[in-house]
Amino acid sequence: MARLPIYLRALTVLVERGIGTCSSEDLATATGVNSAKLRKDLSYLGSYGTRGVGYDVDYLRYQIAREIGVTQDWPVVIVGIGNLGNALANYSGFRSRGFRVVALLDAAPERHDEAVAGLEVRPFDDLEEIVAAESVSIGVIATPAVAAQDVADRMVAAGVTSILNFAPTVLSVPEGVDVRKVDLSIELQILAYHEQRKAAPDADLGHATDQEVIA
Amino acid sequence: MARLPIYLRALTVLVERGIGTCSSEDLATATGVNSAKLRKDLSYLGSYGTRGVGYDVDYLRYQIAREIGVTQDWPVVIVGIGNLGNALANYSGFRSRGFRVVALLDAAPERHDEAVAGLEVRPFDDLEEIVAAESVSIGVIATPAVAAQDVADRMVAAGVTSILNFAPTVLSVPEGVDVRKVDLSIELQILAYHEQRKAAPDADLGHATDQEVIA
DNA sequence: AGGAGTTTGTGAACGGAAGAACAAAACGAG
DNA sequence: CTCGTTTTGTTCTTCCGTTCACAAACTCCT
Repeated sequence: MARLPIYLRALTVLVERGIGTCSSEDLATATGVNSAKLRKDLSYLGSYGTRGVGYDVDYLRYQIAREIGVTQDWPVVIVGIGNLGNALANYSGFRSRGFRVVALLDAAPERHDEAVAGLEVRPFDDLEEIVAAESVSIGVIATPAVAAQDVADRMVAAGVTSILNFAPTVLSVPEGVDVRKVDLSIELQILAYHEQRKAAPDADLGHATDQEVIA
Repeated sequence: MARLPIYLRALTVLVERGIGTCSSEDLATATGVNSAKLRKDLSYLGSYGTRGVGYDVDYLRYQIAREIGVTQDWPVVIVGIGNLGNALANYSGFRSRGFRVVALLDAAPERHDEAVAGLEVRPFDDLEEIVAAESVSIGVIATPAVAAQDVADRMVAAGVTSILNFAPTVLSVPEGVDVRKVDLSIELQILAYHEQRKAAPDADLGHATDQEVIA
């Protein structure tokens, strides 16, 4: 389930506040979901609550972390150290949430040997060697769109089976490889869409006239 | 619909290639969706295709752009010019897809007057003035998690009605304000979840034993 | 010990999205 | 002009996720 990481984060906050127990209602309001949905999500993992009491925060947090698979660290490579790649390399949230950036790769020679976030930027051709040496199964693509498919192909060939893609392209990968896409423009466009609807509730009138022009 | 921007991008590629007409099947494979679903999405906008022929690429592209609301530019403010804010400010994709970054704000005085992507970083307290002057309705939050809710409150009070939030927090906003969240760690955790399932198909055995420990 | 008050876990109803399938419409060939 | 081919627009069915509602279970107070 895609909501497990959200619960995990909320539980971590509760742990830091020293709260030992919480009800499904508490967690639901903290994460912005329906409490029945939350209970059903959790019950899918097993029966970790106590009726009349709630959930043990620490224990539930560990169970969710184990279910997601972030009880141990996952090695990650980042390809494309431009503005975005730089930001990702410096993002401390990865480290604290079960991921370890083991290498930064870039095709441009002028970036090589530069130090970013305490790591040296290495040639893209080192990909296969690094993936094999560190048993990397997760790759992050932060290159321009034109390079993304090539990078993905090389990653898959090297043994990467999960890809987080920031390039604005649809990647095609073989069966068994997972791809998740983060597209900043698309997020803004979705907001613009709703924004437009707020501004002009009856904006549909434009359609008919435009249709007539064509017809 | 959240898929409209994807279609828009694919159509832009087709325009650049000089392709004048395409079928729903073409667009579907290019965007990775089912062709029936695509046709249903498009028919929701109006009847813009020709049976036996397909869709006029240029015309359809314009119609989708108009539906999304990106035929004219939307002014956007970015708050929090750290690593990520920097990358966002420099991202050229916003400009070419209907968005114009009008201001960069940061609470830290040592960042003020610094030039980022051709814009001066200004104090966060200038928010209200800028939002009013430029009629900004979309704000981007790239601050640390602890500051995000305060920034959101100020944005909403100033008149912003759509927020793109990169901080790993659940924002609470009044009715009528849209929030979209981009959380990098969550994306990686979802990949890790699937990755774990690939590695150990019967990892569920662990549950029962752990339950016994508690019980 | 028993009853009142909570809270979980889940069965059942609901809604909406996704895919299959087909009729209507346009084009081109003969 | 008619027939066959292509492709859209739409209907119908299926399925999945969400929500409601309630019984089971646990705690606390008397």
